[in-house]
Amino acid sequence: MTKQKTDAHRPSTQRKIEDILEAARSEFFDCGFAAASIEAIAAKARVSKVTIYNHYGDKENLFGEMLKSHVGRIRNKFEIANLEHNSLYDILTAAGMDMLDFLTQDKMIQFERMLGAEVNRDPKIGSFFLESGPRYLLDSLAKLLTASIEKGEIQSDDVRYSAEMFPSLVMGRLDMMMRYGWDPKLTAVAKKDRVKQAVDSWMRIHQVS
Amino acid sequence: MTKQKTDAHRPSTQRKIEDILEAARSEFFDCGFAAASIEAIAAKARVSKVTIYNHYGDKENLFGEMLKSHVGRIRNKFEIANLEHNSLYDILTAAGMDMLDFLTQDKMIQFERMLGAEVNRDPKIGSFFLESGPRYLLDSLAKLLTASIEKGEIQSDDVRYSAEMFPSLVMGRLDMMMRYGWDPKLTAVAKKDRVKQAVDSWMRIHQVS
DNA sequence: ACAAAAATGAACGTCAACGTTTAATTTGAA
DNA sequence: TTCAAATTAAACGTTGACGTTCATTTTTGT
Repeated sequence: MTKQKTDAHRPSTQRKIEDILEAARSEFFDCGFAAASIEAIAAKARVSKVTIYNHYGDKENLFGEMLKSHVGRIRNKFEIANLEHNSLYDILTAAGMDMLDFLTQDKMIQFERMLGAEVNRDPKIGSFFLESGPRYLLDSLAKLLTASIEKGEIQSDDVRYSAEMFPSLVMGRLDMMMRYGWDPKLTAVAKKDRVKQAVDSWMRIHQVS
Repeated sequence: MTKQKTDAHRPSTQRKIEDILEAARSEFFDCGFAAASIEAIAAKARVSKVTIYNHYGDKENLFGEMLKSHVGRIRNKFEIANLEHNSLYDILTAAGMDMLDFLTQDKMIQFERMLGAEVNRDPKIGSFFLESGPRYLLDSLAKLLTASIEKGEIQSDDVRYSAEMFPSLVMGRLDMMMRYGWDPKLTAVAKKDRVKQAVDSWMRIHQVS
């Protein structure tokens, strides 16, 4: 009755597993969970449907594994430097650019379009993403801000809110508008301007008075 | 071949039409377009499936009509007062409270969860919503700010960006976190605090120096 | 009360997708 | 080269949903 453990040592198997995940990503992002078809994924990965079922069991599990592998990459994107070697201003500017670049990618917009819808089906999916992505970033940022406050560089009544404010200023309603199809046509210059605006505003709000 | 125009003058017909739209809203919000079932909608509205097909033709059209009626209500929610009788600070505070209340409703969160996913299926859905909702609000706000700048009360290099910044400060990443299942447990006091924080910050950024 | 319009339930055909089975083929480590 | 493990194509049973048809019943204006 139970499934045999597959032997994943073969190179072709390894490659197929990656192909399947990438095909699943593309199909799920395009169609959402319900409308995505396993057969289409198999075709995209140039793999037999049975191979997918052997590796991933069923549609739900395939979706979960796809999500896990995708979110893993997000998490590694945001490492916030420390204050030893850089000014707060420079750290925020660099982090803001990374954030803007990353979150305005087509792939990322598509990802958020799809993910929201799946939260109804399985709420755990949502908190899993929150923990591995935005929360992780917010915690790092809050730590950094606390250090900076102790050094007397800035002031804040509410570190948590101050940390949340930073991404808010950088992204604004941009991600929402893009999720609904708006194309902001962001050039490199426009991005730099936006981040500078955000950092300047944030610093102005938190300057020591 | 063509469908007979139905006689919508009957009271029961009128009521059924509303029931169907409400049931459709609930079902589409819960499941998304693909996974929603006409039969379930019929059951929820306590109406025969045939009645739905008589009034709305097919699933796509039903979805469109449901959307139209829902977005209509959103648009009416946001009216921004003028500067004649109120201070900018008070107008922003009132508008901020309205915004926060409206956008953190369960129904609204659910709406955004679902709508994003459907933009892939039909991009027009997205811009239709943008025009009737957020754009409308941003335009009103920009007009208000322009008037206030001319009176010398505030300063801004970029009115558009300043207008966008206000909802960003009020909502922050709140809507995103809620979309992924986080419950902020917002009390009335917490809401007022948040709005005050946002308005104060916004005014500080735009104060005449 | 009557007749036309509307709504109903039940059954139907069609289709697409899930997930399984099987027999034949390919792959790759020893 | 050999042989077990992995992969494949093809067919299958099943389920659920769209959208239709039709005979019957309910609603409602006059």
